[in-house]
Order: sequence, then structure tokens, then C-alpha cells
Amino acid sequence: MLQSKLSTKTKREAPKDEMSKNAELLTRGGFIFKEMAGVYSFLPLGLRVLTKINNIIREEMDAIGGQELFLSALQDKSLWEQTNRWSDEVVDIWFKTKLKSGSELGLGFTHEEPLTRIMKDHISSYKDLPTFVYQIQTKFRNEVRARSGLMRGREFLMKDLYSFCKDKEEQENFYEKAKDAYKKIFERVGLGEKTYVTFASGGSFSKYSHEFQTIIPNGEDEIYLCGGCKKVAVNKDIWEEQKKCPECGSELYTEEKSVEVGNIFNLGTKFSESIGLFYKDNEGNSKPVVMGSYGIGPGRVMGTIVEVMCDEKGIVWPESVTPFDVHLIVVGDDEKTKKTADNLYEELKQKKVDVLYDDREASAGQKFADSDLIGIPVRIVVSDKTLKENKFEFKKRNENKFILLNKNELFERFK
RNA sequence: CGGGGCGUAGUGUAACGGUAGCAUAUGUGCUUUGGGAGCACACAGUCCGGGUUCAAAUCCCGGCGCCCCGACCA
Repeated sequence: MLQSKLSTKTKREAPKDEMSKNAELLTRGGFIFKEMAGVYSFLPLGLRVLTKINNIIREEMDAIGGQELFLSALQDKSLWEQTNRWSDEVVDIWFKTKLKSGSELGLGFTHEEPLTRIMKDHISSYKDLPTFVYQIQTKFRNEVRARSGLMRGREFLMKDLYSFCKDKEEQENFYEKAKDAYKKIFERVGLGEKTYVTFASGGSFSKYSHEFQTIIPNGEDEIYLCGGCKKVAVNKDIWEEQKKCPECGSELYTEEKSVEVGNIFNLGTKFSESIGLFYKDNEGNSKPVVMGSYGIGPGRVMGTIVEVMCDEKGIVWPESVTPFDVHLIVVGDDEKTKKTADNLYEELKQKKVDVLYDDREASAGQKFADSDLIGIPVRIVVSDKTLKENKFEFKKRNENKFILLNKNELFERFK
């Protein structure tokens, strides 16, 4: 991609209406655009990151047997009345609208109800179970207070997986698999070190549900870390009743601000019984399907990555979700230098390296500043200076020093 | 929903009730080219609706919008 052709530009100044790091840097870099409070559009650079996050999630969901589907955003009122979740007194975050005929509709804030109804068409025997489906889809929640950029919006992307099992044992077995898949996802997107499996309230037949909480300075949640196994945490909500680590029994000692990047729930038979999703066991008895739900907000994950991985100059993307693999910069207006950079760009593309090539007629300083802001993990500089030694400058975004490499050494890095 | 702050060119900021200024971005020309280059010229603005006043960006009322703290967050 030629940067001179990129549809977006960077901004020198931080937007005055954004305080959070993620919103500030993503806006300045041209990744996102705020339409209104809590509602963001994703621009080409932002979509590249989001797509990579989504694909990592897809791979891990597919690996545990998930099958992707895509449900509608418009929701049928009568269906939600069956579970008593239509009323504004029960669910106060609905966005509701009407058909021309006057019938009420809602914009989905979650999808247990519609999916349970769909599965009534497809599950009737124990032989149909277990089955696992997921989607990456837009959710609408009329939050009283949107905040912190991508961290809490009114319209946002969610990956939601739903499990349908014969019994509690089968459900709990899958629940553990999902928990492991989630750990892998957060490791792969670069949040592994700061993300804790966190015990929280809820779950229909187990004592806890689990949240995945990433420690960030301005997080809206608070968790207590375990001093023993140092791998799990407890949500502040259940701190009073759970003062020791549920995993190893050690004291919980550090209180940290965090953001909930994922959660997993045992739903039991609440939805299957309300909506009528039953199956016949091998003795012909009718039984309700046991369900679970598993959520991750890809946009929130993107914001969290920025919060965790940035410095005073800009974003520092992990390789797994970066919009481009390499930022190639040409410095100087010597014809030969430009030609060399053009050639390098073509050669890298041929080697399937995803390159953003800053071919603009701009000063070196501006190119470096933009490069630091956009945060691509590897920068290659071609300049009159380095070409005198027949070398290229190779620098990682998260390191201060660069090294000089000749072309062969450079390509060694992209095998 | 309670509390606080704010709304001025595309963006970021100034202006006691009395000529709306600066920076940046953009355009043109010339000069520059390793950390957001220089000069010149040009383009471009007071959220909306009322009110007070000779005069309102400024004061008052209402609305809309944005941020932050808290409450809330299956």
C-alpha cells in the first residue's frame, strides 16, 4: 500500500473531546472516526487491525468446534417476551424502533433468544448434541454513559459463541475448552501477560462465571490478583464473599484497575426452557438443552491493546494484529534513492510481506512522527545516507536503536 | 440518573460586553530534505433558539452536543 494513496491522514493534535489513550491515538492515526458518543466507524487502517483480531478469534473458535453464523440485528418483540427480557423495566438498554405498521422491534443487545429459537429447528435428539455456533456481529446497547473511546460504546462488535449440550457435564467440559481457547486468543493478540482469568458472580449452576480482565491504568473494573498462583483474580463484586483465591486458596492481595475483554457463562436451561428447546435422550425422555455463552468484544480488545501498548509517540502494535507488517520509508529526493525504495517495496510485496510504503513528498521528520504514531512494528528506512554503504536501516517500533542491513540480511528477516 | 467541566475556521487554542487573533492543516509559488522544515500570498470560524444591551464569542434563559467522576453495566 502506498501511503500517498491511503484514504486517511494523521492528525498532529489530540482531539479535544477524547481523553482516553485508545481514542486519542486511534483517532490521530486515522484508524477510527467518532460519529457520536459511544459510536465509532472503522477506517481502512482500523479495519485491518480489527480483521486480524477477528480472524484470530475465528481460528480459536473453529479449533474447539465452533461454527460461524450471522444473526440479524433487528429483533422480534414476541420472542423476547417469552424470556421476560423485552420490558424496559427488566432490560434498560434496548434501542427500540417500529415498523411502518406500528409493530415494535428491538436492536439486538445479545442473541440468546433468537439463536435458541433457531436451534429448535435443528436440535431434536441427543444425537444432535453438543453443537457450538458463534458470530462476530454488531450489538446495540443504550448505555447511560458511553465512555473511554472503544472501551464502552453504544454500538459495538461482539463475538458471541453459544454452546448447546445434553447435560451439565458435557456443558462444563466445553466451558473449560472455551476458557483455554480464550487464554490463547488473549495471548495471541498480545494481551497475555496482563490478562487474568477472573472469578465473577453468575452462572446458572456453577458458583462462578469467568471474566477475562486486562489490567490497564484507567480500567472501569477492579479485580484482586492472587498472590499464590498469580494467574487468576477475583472481581471486586464478589470480593466480600470470596477473600481467598478460588483456584489455589492463597490470599488475594493486589487491587488493580482492569477492563473486561471477555467473559464465559454457564446459562443452564434458562433459555431452552423458556423458548422450548428440548431434545429426546436415548430413552425417549424429553429434556431441556443445557446452554452456555461466551463473549469477546473485538473493538474493545483493539482499544485495550492500544492502552497497554503505546508510548508518548504513539501506538506499538503487536505483530499479530498490526495493520501492516512493515513501514517502509524513503528519505531524501535523490532519484536513485527513490528508485531503490520503489524496488524494495515491490520485492517485499512479492515475498508476501504486507508493506505500507511512505512514498509521500514529506519531510523525514514528518514521516518518522507518523510512523511512530501509526505503530507498525517494523520500520525500514531507505535514504541517501544509508545507500552510500549499500545498506538499509531496520528498526523495531518497540526498540530505540536501529541496525544497518544489506539487502540479503534484510530479506533474511522476512522468511 | 446525580455531580463537575466544556462548545470559537478542517484540527488545536486566544480574545475585559466594544476591530474575532494565533498555530496547524489545505491551495499556489520558491527554497528545503534524518525527527512533525522556511518565506510569501490565499482560503476558512463564534453549536442552535430566545432574551438583556447602543453593542454579545463574552451576560441571562432554554435546547442540542461532547468529556470526566460517581451510580449503573444479562
